[in-house]
Amino acid sequence: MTRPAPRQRQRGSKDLWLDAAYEMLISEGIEAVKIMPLAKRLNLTRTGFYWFFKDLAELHAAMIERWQNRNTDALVAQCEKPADSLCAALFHVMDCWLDPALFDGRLDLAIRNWARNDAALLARVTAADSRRIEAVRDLFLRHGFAPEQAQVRALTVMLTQIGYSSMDITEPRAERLARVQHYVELFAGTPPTPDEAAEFLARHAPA
Amino acid sequence: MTRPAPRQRQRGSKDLWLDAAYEMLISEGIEAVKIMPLAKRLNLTRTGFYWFFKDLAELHAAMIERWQNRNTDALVAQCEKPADSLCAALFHVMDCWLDPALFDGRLDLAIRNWARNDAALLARVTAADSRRIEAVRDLFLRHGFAPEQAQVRALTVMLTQIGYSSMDITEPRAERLARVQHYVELFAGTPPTPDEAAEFLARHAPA
DNA sequence: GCCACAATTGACATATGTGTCAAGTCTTAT
DNA sequence: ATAAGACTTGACACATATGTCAATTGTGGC
Repeated sequence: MTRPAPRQRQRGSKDLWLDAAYEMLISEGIEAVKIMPLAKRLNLTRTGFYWFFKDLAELHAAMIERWQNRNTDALVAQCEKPADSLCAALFHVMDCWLDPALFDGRLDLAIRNWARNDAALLARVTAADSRRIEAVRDLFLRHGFAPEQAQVRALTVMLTQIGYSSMDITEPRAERLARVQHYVELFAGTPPTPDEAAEFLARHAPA
Repeated sequence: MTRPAPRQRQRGSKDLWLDAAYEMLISEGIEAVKIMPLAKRLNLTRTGFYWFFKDLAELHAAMIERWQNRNTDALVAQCEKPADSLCAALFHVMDCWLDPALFDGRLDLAIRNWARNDAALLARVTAADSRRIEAVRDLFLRHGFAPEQAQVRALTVMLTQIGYSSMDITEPRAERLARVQHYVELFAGTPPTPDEAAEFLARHAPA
């Protein structure tokens, strides 16, 4: 057994601190991610932090690393899923609205706000935005839209998603589920067929 | 003359501090609105602050007061402007995108982020959001949309606006101006007439 | 049983922020 | 010229944050 079982003694861990930092980031913003409050919440001594991280900056870097290519990759993948029609394709994108595993809106918003006063992070966010918009735009292009309309529609889809997080809209799941069809109709310019809508609804039926 | 001219001696003033606080809020968030940095920026002594404000909380209150009923009132007014067609009405709403006097997106975003950890402010922001969405929804209703579509379209218009600020999109003015027509087409479901587009463009022609 | 090492701890040094107060300095009205 | 009032200032007391370090405490391997 080269891998010894974790010792009881160990109370902290890199992941423990990271998880707490994430909760803080999401609920109160990066400004609230401080070592002392984190330690208090974890019931650990503040200085234990330094065993796992060199300093605050290293914690921050680890947080960005974890966000990077998570929301973005999933979204791009949804855009590229094969689909028989524009509405079906858009429903794939809408999946991101409903499945936190595909897209964590609160995390995305928190990172975005953080980037507002961190130039290096801003560059990464901007790059991620470009990838996302491009993926959605290509989806519209594949379905016959003119470049200008494809661009505007892609932007609107992304903007709506960001706006949702930013406005902190928390309608009941059933209501949001029902509303998605209307969003698809708006973005596509034509309503989805009943079959397409049913397929979407079935994907998100309670397990 | 009951109103004496301002004295030379006076270097600070309530408005001076408030303006600086606003700049800070917009560029770095409420967390950065602190008395010491403000004083440094103003080249004033930190303690002078207390002559004009009881404490930080009072400054915060004054800032909220100033935001309140500024962005929201202007937006609602634009929605209620008489218009001959849906597209013309939407162009009125789009005016807010282009005229900072009507709607300050950066301020709105900063207030929104601030509200994320201030329950009292959150209530005011939520109330403002409701007024705004209602105004846009009524616009769509007046032009014959079904309630569900009117609601979704109103939400999308607002969400797009919020998202724009949040994503910090800074396309050249000419490009944005051109793009607005495509947004109107998307939101309305039909393209605007050349006349309508021309009228909008004329409104925003360089003075 | 005891050693080595992983992990924790408390004390120290330092920075930045808030808020109070008594003393000082201009400016204007008399 | 001088007193009143408007505004500014520096010193003090305190709170919260970061980061370093030497000393200590458990745990598993021998």
